[in-house]
Amino acid sequence: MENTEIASVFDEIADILEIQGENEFRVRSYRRAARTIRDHPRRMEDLAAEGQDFKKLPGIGKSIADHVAELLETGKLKRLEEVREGFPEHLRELMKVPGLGPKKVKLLHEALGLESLEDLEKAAKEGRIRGLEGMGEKTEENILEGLKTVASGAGRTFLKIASDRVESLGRLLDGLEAVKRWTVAGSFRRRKETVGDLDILVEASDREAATEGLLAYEGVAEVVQRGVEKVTVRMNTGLQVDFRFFESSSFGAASMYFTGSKAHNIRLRTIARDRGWKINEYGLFKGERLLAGRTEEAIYRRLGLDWVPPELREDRGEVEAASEDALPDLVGRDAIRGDLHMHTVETDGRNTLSEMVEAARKRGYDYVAITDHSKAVAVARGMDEKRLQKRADVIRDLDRDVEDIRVFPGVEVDILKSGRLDLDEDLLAELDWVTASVHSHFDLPEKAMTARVLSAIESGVVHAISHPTGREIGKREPIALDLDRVFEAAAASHVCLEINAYPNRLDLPDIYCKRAAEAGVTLVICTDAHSLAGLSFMPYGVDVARRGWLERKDVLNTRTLKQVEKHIAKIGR
DNA sequence: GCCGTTTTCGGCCCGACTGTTTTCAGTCG
Repeated sequence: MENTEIASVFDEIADILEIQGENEFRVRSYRRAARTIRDHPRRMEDLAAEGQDFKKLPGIGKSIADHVAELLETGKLKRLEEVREGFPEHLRELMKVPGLGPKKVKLLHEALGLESLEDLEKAAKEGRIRGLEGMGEKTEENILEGLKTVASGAGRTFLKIASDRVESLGRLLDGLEAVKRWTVAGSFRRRKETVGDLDILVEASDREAATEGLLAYEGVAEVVQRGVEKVTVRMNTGLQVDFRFFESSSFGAASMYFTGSKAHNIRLRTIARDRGWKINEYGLFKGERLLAGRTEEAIYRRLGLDWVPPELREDRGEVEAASEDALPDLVGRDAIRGDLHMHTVETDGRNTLSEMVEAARKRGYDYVAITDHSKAVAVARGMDEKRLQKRADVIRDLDRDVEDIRVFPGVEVDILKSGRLDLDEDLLAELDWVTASVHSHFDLPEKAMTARVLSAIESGVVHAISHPTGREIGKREPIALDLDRVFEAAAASHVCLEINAYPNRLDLPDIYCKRAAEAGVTLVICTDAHSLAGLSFMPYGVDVARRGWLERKDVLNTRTLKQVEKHIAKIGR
């Protein structure tokens, strides 16, 4: 059983208990445990096999540890069946409607017998909700609006899409006279792979004028709320944007507070509370007295912590590290010296070899690898041996002609269902950079899939494994892999694992990066560009690496050409 | 339900906005 499945069981229990009005702290415990398990880089199943104690995990005590064990052993959980008893199957879904929380859902269920989103819509349209305590006409309208939001599937937005929006909003904000300073906080600043909304902090000389300016932005579809401190709008894309106003004396506190994550903030507040202080979005306070607030650094310092890079603020050990002066020196965007995975018109790329190389050279890269597809990827017109050989010669010729950049002849070779590579290994051995990928038979069971990938790693002709889990965010689940064995084998064979920077892949995902590096794996961040524009995805790959605690030394393509060639030379039969 | 370098019991993060009230509960982040 996968961690996500276990986590969703606890989330369901939390939802049901919450609607039933159970003790909120108990509810919170289930949610915390769900999060711990969902974010854990190793499977509970594997920890159990090693005899590890779940109770050592944060937020997991005797009761939930027993639940996890029961789920792993039987695939079921009595506790879940108990709480489900007599509870309408779809009632939880009502909580997805913005504005509806557990209390209102409970009331709607008890007073009107609602059990599903369909029931809710009908009741709202028929005006049956307005009579209930604390609910009026406006509530009904909001519910109908909220139902549209739910139906539109306006879930999370890819970081890349959000970045484009921020860029556009930034131009507006920069042009508003009433805006003195602005910054984006939230999961966007933490560089999460997807964001739920945008949190933009604004220091304004005139809030009213600034608000008027913001609301004139062409992308605004709806003003959700408008107050003195906060303005919330929904964009025509469905993305929600919160603008919050702050004075410069509390701007640091605000950026800290709204960057989160929630779990990180709770840790900080707990530290403050233990010292008899209070921390909120306006600052760190001792009674009424402001101890710090203007900058994040000052607040962390007063709490006895080093400043924590936003990407690490997930309560995954960064608070402890910050208190021991042990935070990693994260790899920077400007540390990248080359890109080792890209396509050209030879297969499914949109630009020619020379166009891609020239664009890479302009980016200041010292080296690139050209890695078009192998024949198994028929839709991409993948290359057979003959074409690849010719192609490699063309690339070598270009490499001789072009200055300031080394061009490695390479290939993205498919790992076939059997684990064999899609091209002759003698030919592959002649190439400078071979990255191997799973592009088919995504549903093999774990044992077979792991053997398949291990076979590629141990082939002696492969330098890297591309997009190791194969997941596509919100679309395709990761393949079933024993990642620990993959890490171990990759480390032993000096085979790199890729962090694919494609905005909907971002694979290897952040939670596994740290563990891979600890296992001795060298990672390589690549764009998998299929066009000139695709080369610009690199920063999103670096974001993943940073969220995965990686330092410069952990990433191959931060190294000099010489060092990379030395690493490449380690692969060979 | 979890947690503990004052605690095995009694806490558990904090504030803004909305819609309903007429002083506040619910929701959200």
